Amino acid sequence: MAQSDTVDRILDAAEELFAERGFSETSLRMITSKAKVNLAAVNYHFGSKNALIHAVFARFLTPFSATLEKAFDELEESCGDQPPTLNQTLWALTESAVRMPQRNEKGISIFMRLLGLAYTQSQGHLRKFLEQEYGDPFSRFMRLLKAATPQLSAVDRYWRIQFMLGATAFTMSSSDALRDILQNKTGVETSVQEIAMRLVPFLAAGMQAEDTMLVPPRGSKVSVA
Amino acid sequence: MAQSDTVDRILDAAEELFAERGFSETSLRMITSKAKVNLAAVNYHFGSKNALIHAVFARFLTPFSATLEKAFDELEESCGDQPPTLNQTLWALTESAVRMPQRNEKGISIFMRLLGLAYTQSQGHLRKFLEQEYGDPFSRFMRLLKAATPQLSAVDRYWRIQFMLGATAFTMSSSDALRDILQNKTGVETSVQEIAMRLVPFLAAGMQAEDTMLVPPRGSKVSVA
DNA sequence: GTCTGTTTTAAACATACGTTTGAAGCCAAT
DNA sequence: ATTGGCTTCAAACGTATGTTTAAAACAGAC
Repeated sequence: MAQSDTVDRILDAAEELFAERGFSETSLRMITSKAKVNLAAVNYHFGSKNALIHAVFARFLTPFSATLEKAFDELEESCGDQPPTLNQTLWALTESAVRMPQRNEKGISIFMRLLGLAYTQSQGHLRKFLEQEYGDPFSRFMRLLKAATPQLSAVDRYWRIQFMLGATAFTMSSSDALRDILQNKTGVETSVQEIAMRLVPFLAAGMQAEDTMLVPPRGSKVSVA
Repeated sequence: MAQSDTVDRILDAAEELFAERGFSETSLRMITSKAKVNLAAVNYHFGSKNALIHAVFARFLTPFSATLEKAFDELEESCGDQPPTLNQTLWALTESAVRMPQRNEKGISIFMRLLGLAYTQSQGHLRKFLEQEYGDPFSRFMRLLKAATPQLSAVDRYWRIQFMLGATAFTMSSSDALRDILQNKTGVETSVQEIAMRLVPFLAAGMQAEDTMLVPPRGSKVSVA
């Protein structure tokens, strides 16, 4: 090999270990020993551990955000002048994620877990990096959601979007463990695609829930402030 | 002070710091300096950092699980021989959480965030501890959910419960930050109680979503494996 | 006051971490 | 063959971590 593939080996090992154990729980020494490269290689090629984390995300997110923008383009065009529905918007996102070319069979689930960790773990530098680099497609997704749920008040929509993000990030962030539990219990295998197909209708139904259910059942001691 | 309140001061500081920064990102020195106690006090009173983490959870979870069991008792009794509805079950849980006596105004949101971290962060010892100590009320909640959603297949129910947990843990875990954002944007104040009142109908609607929505819209390339 | 068991303290310990260093290795161009 | 620019390597650096130690401080009982 004329030019070594050290960089890719580091990225592969880091991606997998970060997804398994989180960022601060994964040391550079674990990464370099899994990648079978010298410890100093990380700082030589990436500069720092934080920069390596950014690179792991960029390797997936850059092509993904391009795919997503294209999917939104097609969706909006096919809808003419009326806005895409909630279901269409959610599916456009889901399909873009599921159809991304993957390095291996664990591809999506690894990356979903990383995204979940990014949101959950309070890594300030990561959130800032993701916002700066990939804030645009996210804003566009939010705009589509707004147009698809005109019946919701701004406050309701705001909270329900948080609920959706939560269900998604949380489930994906622990999806490997959850899948294993389910398989042990019922023997059923579940792919990330199938999880996504179960998640979307759950989210869509939640987003469109009737407000009337907001009233607690009789005997409740909770009251609106 | 005859006998110092060192133990409680450590627990208070640890609880807040863990919630803010996660477990491995919080050092014993941060905790002891915030609590204004000697570094060795943690190992003296608790034995180890992991044992301190367990103690933080036990201080809240023990009274909470008692309250919850009582709420479930009352609910099942008031329902006679037919099982409680999904809404009733969710509200019983929500009210038990909201009505717990709190040490301060941040009480619930801190603890929700800790619960989220416990699930998300791959701390094996913690998951094992929580399962052993508080598995019973959790199983009971699951049983109630099962009785309240007989129309769902076991697999569907399993995943939808995960989605519910995710939306709840995630939202509650960052509810302080989210509340602030919303207030800055719209000037609207939101209490934890109000968030809960918006969350429950979202979850109930998601749980009861029609399976027919599982079919992707026309033109979709996603297929069930 | 003296003793006794508990709690607090400052200091040290061993280990692990991210990062840096300077020499060695390598490969293509001169 | 020699140069020059990347890349790899073993070793070390400085710092931070959880934990342990042994002495000091304290409180209540006699």
